[in-house]
Amino acid sequence: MAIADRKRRERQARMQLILNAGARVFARYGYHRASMDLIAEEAELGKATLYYYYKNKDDLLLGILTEGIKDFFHHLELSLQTNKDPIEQLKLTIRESMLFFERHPDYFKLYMYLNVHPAFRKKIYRLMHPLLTQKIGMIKQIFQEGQAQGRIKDIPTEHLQAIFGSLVMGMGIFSTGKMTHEQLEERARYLEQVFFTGIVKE
Amino acid sequence: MAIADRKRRERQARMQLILNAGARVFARYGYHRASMDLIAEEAELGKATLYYYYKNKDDLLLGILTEGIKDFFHHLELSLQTNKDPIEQLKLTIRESMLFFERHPDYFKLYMYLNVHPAFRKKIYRLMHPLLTQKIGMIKQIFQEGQAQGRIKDIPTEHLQAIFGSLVMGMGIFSTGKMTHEQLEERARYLEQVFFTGIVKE
Amino acid sequence: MAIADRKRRERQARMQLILNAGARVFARYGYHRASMDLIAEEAELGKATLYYYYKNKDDLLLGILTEGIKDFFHHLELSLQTNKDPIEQLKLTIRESMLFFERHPDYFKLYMYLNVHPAFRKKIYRLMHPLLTQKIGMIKQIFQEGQAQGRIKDIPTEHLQAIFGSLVMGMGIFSTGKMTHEQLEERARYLEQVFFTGIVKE
Amino acid sequence: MAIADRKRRERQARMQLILNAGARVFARYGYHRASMDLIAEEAELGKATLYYYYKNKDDLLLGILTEGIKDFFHHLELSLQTNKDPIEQLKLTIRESMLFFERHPDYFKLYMYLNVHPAFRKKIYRLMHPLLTQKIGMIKQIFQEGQAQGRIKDIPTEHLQAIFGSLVMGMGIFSTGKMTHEQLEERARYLEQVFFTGIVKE
DNA sequence: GATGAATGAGCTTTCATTCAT
DNA sequence: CATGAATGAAAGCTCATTCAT
Repeated sequence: MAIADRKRRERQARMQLILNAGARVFARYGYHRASMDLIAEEAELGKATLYYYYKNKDDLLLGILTEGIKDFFHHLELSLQTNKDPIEQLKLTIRESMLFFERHPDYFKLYMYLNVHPAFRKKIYRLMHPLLTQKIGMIKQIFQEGQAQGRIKDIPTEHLQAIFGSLVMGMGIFSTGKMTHEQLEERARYLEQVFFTGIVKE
Repeated sequence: MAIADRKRRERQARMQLILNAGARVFARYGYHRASMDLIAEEAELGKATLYYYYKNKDDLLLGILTEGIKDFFHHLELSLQTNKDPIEQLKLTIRESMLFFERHPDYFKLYMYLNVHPAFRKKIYRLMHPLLTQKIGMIKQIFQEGQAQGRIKDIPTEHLQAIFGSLVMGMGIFSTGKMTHEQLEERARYLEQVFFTGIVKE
Repeated sequence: MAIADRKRRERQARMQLILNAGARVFARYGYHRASMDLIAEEAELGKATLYYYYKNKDDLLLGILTEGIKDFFHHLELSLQTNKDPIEQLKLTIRESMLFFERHPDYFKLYMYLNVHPAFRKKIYRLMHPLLTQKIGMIKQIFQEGQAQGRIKDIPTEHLQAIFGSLVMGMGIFSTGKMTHEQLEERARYLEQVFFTGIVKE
Repeated sequence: MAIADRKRRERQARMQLILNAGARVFARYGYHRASMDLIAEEAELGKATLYYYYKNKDDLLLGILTEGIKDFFHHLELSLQTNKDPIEQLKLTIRESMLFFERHPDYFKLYMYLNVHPAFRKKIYRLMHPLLTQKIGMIKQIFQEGQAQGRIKDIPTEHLQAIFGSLVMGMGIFSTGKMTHEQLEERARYLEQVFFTGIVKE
């Protein structure tokens, strides 16, 4: 079955090629101005070829988004395995989030763009929430573990999560890709400091 | 000059009417699916009339956004005059932000939609940054005052502001308009607690 | 309200103009090869203008078909008022049908084309059957009247109608628009003869 | 030459397989929505394989139509050999036609679809008329024989044929495949009665 | 022989914008 | 002032056909 294998690999490679081209074009022009023509040109493929691999424009975009989310959680999970202390794990989560925004400033934009777009909200939630909720549960457990150890204040976890999420996602809004890695690291440190001990002296 | 005055007032009223109709339609359909036809219909005006008051679709949209920002800062300034303590003023800012999201869940969506949209970013910054920087400077002063009083940690203000901004804007991402006013208040209290004293015990 | 009246008349005229252009193009190229571009060109209008008056291609086609049916029954009803004898009325129906095929060889083609096209069948039936059944009932009454007078054989009316309909519609299949009016008249006479007294001697 | 024979038989079988799949898909979706992809899938063959056996889509369709016509005349000829009386032969023709519509409701649809389709008309006539005229001549002879025997009225045969054809084809228009065999038989009997002796009493 | 992959050409539809009245 | 009517330009998508393997 060597042939079938090669075929499958080639198919995967093509899809990845299209995904990357798509990501670039979507990021550059935004969803609506990113025409399939432009993506095809960027991928150096015929337009119809895109449709051979992806059912339609939305499908392609969802492929890109899913890919990004998977990438993020993949890195995060690897990272979380290096340290089991809940406080440290939250720091790692912040760090990984910001690194992700650095690596893929575009993915966040697209996610927001669509999350905000009424017509897509439903579709996105349907397709990505299964993925998200599973992973988010992971973070919930970290908070619970921290509270169980008596090291994190007894704030209801749904609020904790929403606040943590806002903070992390909120950073994405301002991530223009114009910061150096050092500036990012510095901001991440301050962010940790604020989140863990607040801004008020004493 | 009574006639000219009335004319101006009527013109203002018409523009406001269009602005409101536009806001509703943009929020309901997103920028691209919100056609000028739909907005005209919602405003109960002829389509060409929109063009009489606004140069083009983008111009109308920017009108809506500017209007929202103004509304926000108007409320915020009123609020900040009631208490001169910097910590309290930050709390008021958080409170007002969340109230704004409650009042206008749509404005935030639109802002994100466009902030994320490469083609608009420049235009938005050009038109709204004068407005924004002035007002944001106000918040910077609050942080500086707090640090001068020795009550806020000596975190560089640009980071403080970015973190504060992220937190506040981040809440907007999750403001679906589905929360009750009480839930919102509760979340705001926890948010203050976290921002001022952190999540870590002791 | 003279202005509103004129507007309405102009609108009607435009729609008629498009309808006629559409009918010509549909007839010349068939439904699928008749592109909206071609129709627009034939109507000497911008393509988007067609969409200003008709929701979509199907809508335009249905307009054409409905128009044809109405035209047919309009002539038929006028004709039937000239003679109340059932046998004569059937003859008039045959005559009018064939004249209709002569006047509009295209309408029949289109009707068949779509009637035969699975995707349209439902839509056509939904939109045109109300119109058709009402009119067909008229013909049923003629048969019943003829039977009541003891001049038409007691064949169940549903079969009578189906046979009569087949015969009439069947003529449409062969109406290529290549016959002269005289040939048509001649064929109509023979058709009546066959339908009323059969082909068998004695 | 056994090998060549087997090859030819296998080729025939493959072509038949494709023809059947095509007929099903064409009938289900109509000509234009019946894509080669769908037909290939229905035939459980690769799409390119279809092109190995048929030059193009039209060629395949003509294959299907020709096949149907052949099938019809094959049955008809067998039937006509059982009785040499012209009147009876006409009855047999009606009977066989209706049975054909019952067996292959799809073939008629396709035939009409294309007969009506200007682009195909020429091609169809060129390819199928040789077949048709030969067979239609057969029916002409029956009428002439009937007239020679003094049993059929002296209506010019071209009109007789057109009327007979209209009647028979017209039944096809209404053959939705929803009638039971019994209802069909009943209608056939009434049809004969009308065609031979008319609907008028006395 | 058989086929998956690729694509050019073409289609319907949408919509911001203009303009004559 | 107000607007209905008109449209150019562009987008998403489909599909018959070809070709390298």
